[in-house]
Amino acid sequence: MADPKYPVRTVGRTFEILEIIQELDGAGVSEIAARVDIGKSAVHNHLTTLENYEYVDKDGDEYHIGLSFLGLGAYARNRTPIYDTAQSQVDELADETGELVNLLVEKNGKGIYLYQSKGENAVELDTHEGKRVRLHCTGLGKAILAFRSDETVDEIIADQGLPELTPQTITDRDAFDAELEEIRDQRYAVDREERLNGLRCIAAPITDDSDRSIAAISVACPVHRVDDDRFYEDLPEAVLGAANVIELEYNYS
Amino acid sequence: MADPKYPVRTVGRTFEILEIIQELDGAGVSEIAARVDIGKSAVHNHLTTLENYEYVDKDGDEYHIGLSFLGLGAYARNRTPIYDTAQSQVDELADETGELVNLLVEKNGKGIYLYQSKGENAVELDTHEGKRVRLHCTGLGKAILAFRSDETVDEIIADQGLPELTPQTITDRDAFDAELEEIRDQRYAVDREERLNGLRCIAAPITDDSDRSIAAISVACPVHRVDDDRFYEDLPEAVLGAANVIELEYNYS
DNA sequence: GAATAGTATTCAGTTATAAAGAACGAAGAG
DNA sequence: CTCTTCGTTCTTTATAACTGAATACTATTC
Repeated sequence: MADPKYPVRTVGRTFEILEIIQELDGAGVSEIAARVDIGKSAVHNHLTTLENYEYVDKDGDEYHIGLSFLGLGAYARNRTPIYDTAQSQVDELADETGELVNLLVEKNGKGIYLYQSKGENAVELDTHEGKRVRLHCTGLGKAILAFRSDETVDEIIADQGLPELTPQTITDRDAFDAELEEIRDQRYAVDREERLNGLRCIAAPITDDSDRSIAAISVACPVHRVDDDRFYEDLPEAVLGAANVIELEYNYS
Repeated sequence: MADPKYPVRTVGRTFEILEIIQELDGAGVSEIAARVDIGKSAVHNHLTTLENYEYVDKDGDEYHIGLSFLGLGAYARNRTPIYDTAQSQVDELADETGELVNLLVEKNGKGIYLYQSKGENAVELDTHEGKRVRLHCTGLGKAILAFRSDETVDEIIADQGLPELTPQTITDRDAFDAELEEIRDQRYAVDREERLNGLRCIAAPITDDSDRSIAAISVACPVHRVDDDRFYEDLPEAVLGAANVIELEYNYS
């Protein structure tokens, strides 16, 4: 995390280029060179090298992210202890509710979607596996923070702040602490359009045997389709049930 | 594919290091330096830079592949056109059969597992999403090759050969061509322990509207548990059914 | 069909930088 | 307590990455 004493600039540039390609959904040499601080011949050299290693695909004059990253990504995910036990439960919950179900873990103060399963009526969202999100504005993130030490929460908020993403985002520190307290009480978190207008979620933490969160699981659904009864009654029960099964399997087997 | 005229060596080294970390399932500086042709201080510089960009995690003195790759990997997978339509069918087939179901695509003459779904009794294997395999020794690979032009098959075999992985692997070119012919006839391929002893599969190609394969789907099961009746009667039907649904959705919607 | 305006590539020169290698510090084994 | 072993720091140097201009494509427009 701390700045490296002797950074290898080329490594940084390589990943900058890759992230630009992803962001632009495919890009050419000049397009990339305009965004990264090196000339286009240098960018060209990077890209042909990456292509040689099969980490990017060349399609005409456009370069794209290669499937080789799936190997590294899936490997990293499989190494994450909770993934193995949680996956089938996430699938089942998606089946049961018909909605979009997410599994999130925390890394360096941010959330990373580890797995996602789409029920029959699942909303189409900007989230995808591997995506990073701020913790304070999602049900998942709040559920995770509620079951971490006060010091950890302090650190993360000091680092990340409480930026407003929608009018409903909690941006006040005291209000946020009260929210975490409530989540600890009821053992699940509610996201009332705090990250995205029109979207709300019910999320539950998955904790280890000392009640520290290691992940969170959520059901996300559009405000207009799912009424309050179902949202506030049925979903919490379903989500808590799934979280519980995962915890049991994870901690006692 | 052709060697780059002006390669950026550092890019290659970076991915060599990452692949070593993956292979060793986590590694320290000296361990990596021993395998890559640079000194340990240089390796150290690489690793701290990668850590800074969150592409590796440091755990004590061991470095591990970071979850950030999941973002790139999942993105690349989502960009693959067949993935979206095939995923739910793969899941369903896994549910139905209780076995391990795989989806493979071809890239540069090799196969890449795009998606995998575990049924209730699924075998535990060395395959995982993103893994590369040779095409000639799996049902999936043979199904894909059977629905490509002769020239393409020639090129790929010239490039990759027909190396023997088990006593059952087809290593003779003429026998391989006959096998492809048979697959074209019955529209599914059988892997009789050709890649891994004790494992056999039924695989069907997924073709576009001009009957060129774009992927293949398979059910894999252990020889000792699944008897011939089920293997040669029930499974082909199930796999062909799933492939058919995917083709319909993919080509006509 | 020529001209033009975008691209991607190539290439030689320059300079920034990645790597070597030795030294230091910390941690663990015998 | 000494002897390894490993990670980290630091300087020096050779190298390899980048610049910037030239060239080669390719598509579009007149």
